[in-house]
Amino acid sequence: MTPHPTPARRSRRGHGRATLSDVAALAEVTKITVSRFLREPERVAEGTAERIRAALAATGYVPNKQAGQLASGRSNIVAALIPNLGHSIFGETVQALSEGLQAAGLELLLASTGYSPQREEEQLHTVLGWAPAAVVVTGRRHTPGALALLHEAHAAGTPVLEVWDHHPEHKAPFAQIGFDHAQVGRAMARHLLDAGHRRLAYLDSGVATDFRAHERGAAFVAEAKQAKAKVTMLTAVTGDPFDAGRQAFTTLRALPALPSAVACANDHLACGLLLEAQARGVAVPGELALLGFGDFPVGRQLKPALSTVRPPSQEIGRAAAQAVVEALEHATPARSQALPWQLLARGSTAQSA
Amino acid sequence: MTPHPTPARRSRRGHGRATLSDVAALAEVTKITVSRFLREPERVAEGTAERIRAALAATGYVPNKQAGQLASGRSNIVAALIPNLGHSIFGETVQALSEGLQAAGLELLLASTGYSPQREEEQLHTVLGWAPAAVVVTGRRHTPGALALLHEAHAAGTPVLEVWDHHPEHKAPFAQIGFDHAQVGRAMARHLLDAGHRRLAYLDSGVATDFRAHERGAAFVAEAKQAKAKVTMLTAVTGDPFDAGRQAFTTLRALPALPSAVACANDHLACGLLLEAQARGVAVPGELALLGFGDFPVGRQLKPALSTVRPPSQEIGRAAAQAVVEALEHATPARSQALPWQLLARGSTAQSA
DNA sequence: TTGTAAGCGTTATCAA
DNA sequence: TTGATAACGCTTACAA
Repeated sequence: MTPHPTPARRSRRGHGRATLSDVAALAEVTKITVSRFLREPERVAEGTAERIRAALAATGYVPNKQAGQLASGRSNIVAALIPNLGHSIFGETVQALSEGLQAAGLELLLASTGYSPQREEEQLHTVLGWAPAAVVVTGRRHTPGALALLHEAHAAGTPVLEVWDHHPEHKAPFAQIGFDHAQVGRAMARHLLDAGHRRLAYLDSGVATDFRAHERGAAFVAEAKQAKAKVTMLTAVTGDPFDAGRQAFTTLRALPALPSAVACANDHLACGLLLEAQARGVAVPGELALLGFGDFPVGRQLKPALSTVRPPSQEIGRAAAQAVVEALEHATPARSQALPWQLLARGSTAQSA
Repeated sequence: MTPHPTPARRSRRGHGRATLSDVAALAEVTKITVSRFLREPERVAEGTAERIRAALAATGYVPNKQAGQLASGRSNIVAALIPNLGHSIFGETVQALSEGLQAAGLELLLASTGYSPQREEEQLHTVLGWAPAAVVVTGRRHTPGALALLHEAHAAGTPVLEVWDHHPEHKAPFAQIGFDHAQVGRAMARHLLDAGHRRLAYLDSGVATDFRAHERGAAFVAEAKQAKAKVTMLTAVTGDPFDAGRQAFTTLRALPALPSAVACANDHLACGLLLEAQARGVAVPGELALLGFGDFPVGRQLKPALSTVRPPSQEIGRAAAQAVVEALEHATPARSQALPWQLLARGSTAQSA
């Protein structure tokens, strides 16, 4: 069966949608002219353009991107790997990222990793099959395999961004859009030390692979030790973080001496702890000062309001989108950016004296 | 320049990554054998398979999906259009959707619409270019253009799902995975009426295109009127919903008679209203009962705790993923599903008597 | 068990 | 200003 070019032809494989050839046949030009009209309309004569417009409308043509990107070797997909979209902080980042990319004609291929480096590697492998225009991953800790893939992508000229982290001494060539968690941890310790606390604790995330929480915790402990304060590192149980926070109160009680101030890996833990402490008759901040992380809306509503650190969730998404767009425009690697966070001192760490 | 098949060949267009041909050359087979090995390993002789495995590893081959999906005419992309990922309810839906799709080997192409039907149409047009395996949109209200695209996709056999809504009399052929907002609105009214309230108000969302909030509101008003109660419909100002809730208190005050109970389009509005009422010395629920929607974490922490409706955010995502997978498996349209919500009666609507 | 040929729908290149 | 031709990297159909 020789292929014949009549309009009515339909091969055994097509999926029924109008193609460039269909439009071209209707407009009585060849498909390359239609393709050209779509990308550089000014290079097509007005009469021709008019017929093409009509044909486009009549067929309801939607360009096939698989075909287009295969032929051009260019992709407009940006792949992003995020621990959990249900967490408001990441949701805000992704929302801002999505908006910034859309404005530049880029599309977002999203995968969640559930904080698992292993799943991150798998998802990375998966999304890389699209030869994405840029890759966005969360944090700077990856499996060796994932790292290899990222390096390969970077070497091939694909901008690679690590969001939600910005380590001053990071040696990987990827762009970091975020902030220094160690710095936050130190600031959290200092905030409590400055208020006169000498018995501190850090309630770490129960998620073993929440590296950023651990990093804040380690820096918190180091800073406290340097100030010669007593400091204990606790780890929350896994499961609902509110409940984990409540449970942590029991653990605190079991310590030789109750700390006078506890910093938490996130606001949910801190809220649980705060509510449980109050329920057990421990005054906050009088007997126990509490400091969270994340600035979740709930913290503001407690009595006392929860002191916390506001991370630049939205800003990270916005900056990442912008960095991708610039890198693509100038064909350079994306630029790193340290974004400001704020320590919000509220009631739960107010000085009693 | 005749193309020659030696391994070292690199055409003017390729992007440098290893292709099937490279792997095949290294394994001393043809590319179709490698392709076959990748999809049906058992159909390849063990010796050959071994050589192919080695070649795969040596080249770091990553299959090009644009090419694969173009050739096969099948897509593993599921496109989802969501109003705003920064809203926790949608974040949870997308997280669950993402997990469900990943488990089935599907990938998530995500676009946000910012509650704008116009942007939804644009994004729909964009993502449809990938000939996605399924399309997920939020709600059942769309522009005529978007509707035409959805119908076309449906007619072509692509499962189309409308999430976060389930209207019993919906005539479109798309699967609805969600719940009946009118039913929720009526239940909210009944909850307040049953507690003896006769002067009601509904504080609607300031987002003009949050159709689901309006629908709950309309049903709330209808139910109240049927019970011969006084009922007022208010609309929140745009901007931060907490503040909008606070401001709404002023509007309430300006009414001839202060309602004894107000239902809100979402918990943030309700929280703002609650806090402002208390600040102005109005007792909740004594003088003013308040009912929200969304079961945002913050509501549980207020004093009194906010009565609200818990929508099945996660369940919607999970069910949508499952519906997509089933529809794809059986090559049938996706099945609709009504998911249960709960009215959580807490302190803010507790009966005073 | 493996291979040949053709084609998916688009764009790059070069020619007219 | 338009077109012919050859890719892009893969899979389907069919043959050996």
